[in-house]
Amino acid sequence: MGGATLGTDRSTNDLGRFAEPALLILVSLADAPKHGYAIMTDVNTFAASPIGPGTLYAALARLERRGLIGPMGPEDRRRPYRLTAAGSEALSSHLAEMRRLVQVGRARLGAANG
Amino acid sequence: MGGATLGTDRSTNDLGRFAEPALLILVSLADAPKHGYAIMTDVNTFAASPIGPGTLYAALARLERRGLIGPMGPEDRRRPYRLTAAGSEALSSHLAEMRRLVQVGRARLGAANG
DNA sequence: CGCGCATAGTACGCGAGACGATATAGCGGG
DNA sequence: CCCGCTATATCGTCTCGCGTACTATGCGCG
Repeated sequence: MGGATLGTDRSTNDLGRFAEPALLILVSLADAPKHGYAIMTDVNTFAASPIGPGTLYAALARLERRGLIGPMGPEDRRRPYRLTAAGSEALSSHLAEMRRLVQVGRARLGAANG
Repeated sequence: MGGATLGTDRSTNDLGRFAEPALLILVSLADAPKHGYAIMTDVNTFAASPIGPGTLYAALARLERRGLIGPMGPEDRRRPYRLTAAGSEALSSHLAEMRRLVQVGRARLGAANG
């Protein structure tokens, strides 16, 4: 996907495109800092579709590049990440917008069907 | 994006990826049938980021190909679309999952920040 | 001790698709 | 007369989602 020329501009305050995997990662890190593999298994508990390593680590790199998550001191083989202030802000506002959209959608579906 | 080999398999019951523009289109059509341009202006009223023609008509073609929307008799220059039964089902379940995810995310953010 | 398994991350290639730009075309207003 | 709005279509590009395969390590088992 990726909107050609604007990826760099929007990426600072917004999630990438709409970014499903990125969203799941942020939600996973909202709880507490985790390393990649832990995020993967955690996401698989609350998300419908499992997320593979190809998706996960690429998305992690993007999120770090955008400053929404930050690395912590590596322990053993693990490379833990934490939400940055910008990251939790972005997550919060994204969740709020999702909630609004869900409300609009349900209202419209309800109005049409009953 | 597009998950390599499985794009064709999942696309029948699920939205493309999670598909931000596709979702917005389905929400717009949940109200009443509309033609492309009307969808574009309508979406721009309730969505944060405006949706351009390139995104819109490509997404419409995909949604039609997947049987989530269907064409109605063309009026004048307009080509109206309506939600199919599969489309409103897909929208409904997608909204439900979004709602669940929003709840999880807000709970985790809340637990961490206070 | 070697086998398999869980953990942990890396590397890679494919193709979907989001998006801006541009083309086309009719119609009403200044 | 040309501009802007309505309305749709198409092209090119670049991001990125995803599966897959691979490397590496520590652990228990027979």
